This record gives sequence, structure tokens and C-alpha cells, in this order.
Amino acid sequence: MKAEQEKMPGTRLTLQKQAILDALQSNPKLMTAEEVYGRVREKYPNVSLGTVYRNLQTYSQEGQVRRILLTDGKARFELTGNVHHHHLICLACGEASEVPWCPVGSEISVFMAKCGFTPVSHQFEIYGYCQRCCNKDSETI
Amino acid sequence: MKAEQEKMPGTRLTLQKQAILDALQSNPKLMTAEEVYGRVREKYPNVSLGTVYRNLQTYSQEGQVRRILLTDGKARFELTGNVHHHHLICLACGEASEVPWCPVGSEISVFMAKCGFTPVSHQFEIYGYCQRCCNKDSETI
DNA sequence: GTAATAATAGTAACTATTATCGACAAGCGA
DNA sequence: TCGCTTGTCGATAATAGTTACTATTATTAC
Repeated sequence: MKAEQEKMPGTRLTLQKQAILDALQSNPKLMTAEEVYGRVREKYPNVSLGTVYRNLQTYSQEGQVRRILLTDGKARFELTGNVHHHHLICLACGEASEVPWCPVGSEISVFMAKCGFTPVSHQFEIYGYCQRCCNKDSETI
Repeated sequence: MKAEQEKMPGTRLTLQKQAILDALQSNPKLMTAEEVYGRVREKYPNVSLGTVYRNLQTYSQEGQVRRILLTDGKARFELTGNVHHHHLICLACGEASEVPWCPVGSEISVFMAKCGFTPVSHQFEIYGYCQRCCNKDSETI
């Protein structure tokens, strides 16, 4: 199953673009632009980092890719997929596991309505230590 | 009422440091380092931006200041205060209003426990349009 | 096949932030 | 008061992530 690029009028389908989607598809975790770049270059060694950034931006504007800015200042990317979700991010190994739950529910919606605030998007990520890294810590102590 | 710097051993209280706290105190919204810098320089024109960054970092490590990285890639700062809260951030005017509610409750805690994930911190911000900017929009239409 | 032009590779520029460094001055013991 | 240690400073260079620029390449419509 491949993430297929749908042809928009006035755009052209290129190998580089498809390779960027493939890279995101093949990797189950959040990827930095640099990681996508590395993955793409395995197949097409002279793709440029600029191309990766440019297309990630385009895809993220189209909604095909979600861009998440973590507290380390680096953006991560993932295919949007079907289910809206958030992430648990391990401060040790960087792995991100999905939380199939969203805090923007009725309680906060009522509050926003009362404020006259119209929500557009939100960010919600939890940082901590995953099971594997917790165990590693307790071993060394 | 002033945000007083508590004297830590091996640290020195300087006018610059106090001025940075004052700047955060005097402004009810989230401030960028650049904004703090501007505010501080009204009083002490030859304070450097590096000093602002250095002290904001120190305060944020001490817990006196909270650092929030927004999706525009710029960090914002605010005095920690007493009540843990999150923000509604207006995409038009940049104003941030506080939400005295936190999504990290029992539901998500149970999920994390099941995953063996140990939480340390989290970020939760909602982006959208505040009442004032919504009204402005509807006027122009 | 050919022309029009979107997209590319390579590189320079930009922005937010951090590190470096010499100078200064607060604190402290003599 | 003197002199030493050292925290902090301003100025500036460096870094990292990302974006912009430009000549060239390659996809698509005809």
C-alpha cells in the first residue's frame, strides 16, 4: 500500500515527491526533515534538502502531512492518516507512540464558546520516558 | 507587587535580571525574548539580547519562568505563577488567554500507565481567533 | 517531438538561539 | 582597604533549522 500523490492541476508528479511520501510511509515514527532526507537519498542520492523541505511544506498545507514542532525546536512530520491522535514522546530515545485520544472535548469547547474563541488547530504532546527507557534506567541504578 | 528574585547561593542579583522579571510581570501576555528585550531596554538601553536569553533560560530551569514553543518556531515566556494552565492563542493578534484546565487527567493517565510511559511534562495550546478578531472579520465581510 | 513551465539541485541567506570572550564588579577574607 | 575569586555583563561570532534564490532539468500538454 503506497501513499499516492493525487495530481493537482498545474502540478507535476516527480520521483522526488513520491519518494518523500514513501519515506514517511515506510517509517512508523515521527521523522525530522533530515531523517526524511536521509531516507530519500538512499534511493535518489542527489535529492537536495531544500526539495524535502519544500515538499513537506506543500504536503502539510494540503493536509496530506502533519507537521509537529517539538520542544527541541525541530519539526517532525508524519502522514496524516485517518485517526486524529496525539503523541507520547520519549525524552531518552525520541520514540513517539500514538495516543488515540484528543483533549479538545466538550468541556474545553464550552469554555472556548464562552470566551468567544474560535478554535482552528491545537497542539498536545506529552514528554516523558517510555517503558524501555524506564527499565534501562532502573537497571543502571 | 513585584516578582522578586530569590537569592540563590553563588548567584548575584543584578538590575538586568530584575528588569527581565519586571518585564514579564508588567505584561499580561506571552512574550517573545525579543519583546522582553525591548521592554527591558526602555529602562536599561544597553542590556544585550544575550543577557535576556541567558537569564530567561536560567529562570526557566529554576521554574520561575515557563517557556512555551509555539508553532511559529518562536519561544514565549511567562512567569510561572501559581495555577497550572494552558492557552488559547489568537492567530490574528497573537494574544494568549489562559485556560485554567489541563488535559492530563485520569483518562490519559490510565493510558500512559498501561503503556508503561512515565510523563514528565506536556504542551497543550489551542490556536484560533479570539472574540475581538472574529468580530473584526465579520465587520469587514 | 516540441514548447511551456513546474520542480529540481545547489547554494546563499535568514532567523532564533547559544556559545565565546574579555571586561567589570560584587562578595569575601585578610 | 586591598586584592583575589568568580558571577555576570555586553558585544559578537557561531550554530541549527529552515527558507529563498537561481540556473538548469524534466514533466506534461499539445
